[in-house]
Amino acid sequence: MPLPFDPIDEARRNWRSNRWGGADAMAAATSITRAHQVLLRRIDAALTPFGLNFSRFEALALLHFSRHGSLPLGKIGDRLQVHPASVTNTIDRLEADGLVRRKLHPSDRRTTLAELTGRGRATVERAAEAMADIRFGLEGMGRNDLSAVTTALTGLRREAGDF
Amino acid sequence: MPLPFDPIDEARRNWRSNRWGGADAMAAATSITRAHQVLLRRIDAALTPFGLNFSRFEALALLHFSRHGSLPLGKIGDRLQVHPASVTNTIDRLEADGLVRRKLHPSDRRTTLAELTGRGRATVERAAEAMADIRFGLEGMGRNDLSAVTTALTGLRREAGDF
DNA sequence: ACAGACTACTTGGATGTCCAACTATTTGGC
DNA sequence: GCCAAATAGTTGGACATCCAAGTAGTCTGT
Repeated sequence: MPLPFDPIDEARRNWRSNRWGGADAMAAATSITRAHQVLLRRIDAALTPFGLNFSRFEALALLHFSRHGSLPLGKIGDRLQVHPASVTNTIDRLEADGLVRRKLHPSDRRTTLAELTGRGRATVERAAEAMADIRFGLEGMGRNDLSAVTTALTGLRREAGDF
Repeated sequence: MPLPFDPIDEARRNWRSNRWGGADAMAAATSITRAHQVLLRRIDAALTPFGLNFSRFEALALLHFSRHGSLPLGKIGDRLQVHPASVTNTIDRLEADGLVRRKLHPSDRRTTLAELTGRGRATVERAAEAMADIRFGLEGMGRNDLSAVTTALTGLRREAGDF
């Protein structure tokens, strides 16, 4: 049941008529929030057949890109910008499904490596195809909009200290 | 510790060199995900002093904009695009804090109204100021980037059936 | 060589979101 | 009128995320 009007536009009008500041930032923030919600739902739905969610897929893809198919858990957290506890949880799940195995780091015994298994590698490749098929949930957006979003958000990510 | 490179750019390169499709969509989706994460953290931090999080703030703002300061829970869920169970939870919390009260709908006894209390109204007004002060976590983005994002995501929201 | 600071990961607890199932009420068709 | 279908909200369970605290191992300065 679509609303008969754009709820974010409506919110911006209300915001302004209340003399509240930052209406444009509000609209952008709300748009991002909503876009994220739509995206995540579509992506997770496409990954369900593989027993994955977006986080687990991202971790597998990262391992796939790495030279030896293995990375320290901490490095995974850095790259994906998630809390160490979340990495533990993600890898637990992947390990339970046999897509990844934990290994000791050869020289630093504090460090745990996550290593892709054969099944993990096969799974991530099929899942990546599925992601491409649904264009990561962004099928409704044209090439220009895609790059506009990516570009416009780069400044935010840099300013947040990502890189 | 910022990374010495843009992780999303890096991911796009890896994606392409693996001949995986949809690299641009991947970059946009990942950017949105990360932006959402940054945003939510900043917004929630700014709302903590008021005992609010973003969801609760949005609900209060919606009530504030409504004619009588009250709305059926279902309507709140429609507007904020969240599951009915989440609305129940959000309103529970606001009610426990005395910012909102539940009322029976005058003519439909299935329906519950959430109504802003005096404290709720005062709180949302102060919180809105705080949100404006941090520009909804988007301080790093210029006016042009803000409107670029909002515009580029409008198509996605429409296509997702929002309006 | 060793104490203290730091790093890597895990665990337990709190929160928030969704889904499925349930209760209560209203609406529509016959 | 009445029964089936639809609607509104709540509850319990599954999951994901974070934080704070704990354990184990490494590094640094003297």
